[in-house]
Amino acid sequence: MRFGPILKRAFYDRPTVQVARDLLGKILVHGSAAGVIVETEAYLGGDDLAAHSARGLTERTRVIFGPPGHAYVYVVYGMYECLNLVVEADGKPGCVLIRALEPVAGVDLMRRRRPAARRLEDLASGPGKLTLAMGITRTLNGADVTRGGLVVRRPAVERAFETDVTPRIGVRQCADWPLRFIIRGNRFVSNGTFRAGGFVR
DNA sequence: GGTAGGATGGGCT
DNA sequence: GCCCATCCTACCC
Repeated sequence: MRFGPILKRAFYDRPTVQVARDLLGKILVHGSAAGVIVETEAYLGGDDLAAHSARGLTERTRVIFGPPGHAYVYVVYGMYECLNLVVEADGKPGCVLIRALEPVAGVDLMRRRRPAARRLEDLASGPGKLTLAMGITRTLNGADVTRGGLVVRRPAVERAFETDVTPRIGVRQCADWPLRFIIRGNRFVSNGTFRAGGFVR
C-alpha cells in the first residue's frame, strides 16, 4: 500500500486540539506496519489536570515540554505502553494520545504481535493494543516522528469524513472535557469505558 | 450480549 | 502507599 508525504514539524507546531482533530485520517507507520488514525485525545497544558504535564517538568514529562513532532511513550498500569505525539511550540506542553488505528499494512505481522485479538476490528482498537500491534515501545520515547522508522503520513487519497467529539476515556480529572476525537461511524475505534453518568463510546 | 476483577510496575506524595 | 490516559479472562445473562 502506498501513502502520501510525511507530516512536517509545522503540522505539530499548532494548538493541541487542532492537531488532535487533524490527525484523524492520517497514517501511522512503523516499519512495515501501518494504520489509519481513527481516534485521538488532546492533553493540554494549563489547567488540564488529566495531563501528565500538569505536575510540571520532570524526567518523565521532559519530552512533552520539548519541541513538536516527537513521540512521548509512557507505561500505563505497569504493563502497557501508550503513544502520544508532542505538539505546540518548544517549551509549551501539549500532546495527542493515539487511541485507535484501522490496520492497512503489515496486518499479518500485527496479528502475530497481538494473538488475543480475534477480529481485525480489535487489533489496534485501544492505546495499549495499538502499540503492541505496531511494535511501539518506550525505547521510542523522544523519537523524531518527522523522520525515521516511526512517522505519520498523509493518505495517498484524502477521504472526507465526519468527526465526533466526546469526553476522554479513563480519566478522572477534567472528566467532562470534550477532547476525544473519532471518525464518525468507524468500526475500529476503542470500545470506551463506562463511567458514572452512562458515557460509552 | 454484558461486566467484574485481577495482572503489574512506574511515578509521585 | 496510592493512583493510574489498560487489557484480558472468566463468568453471567
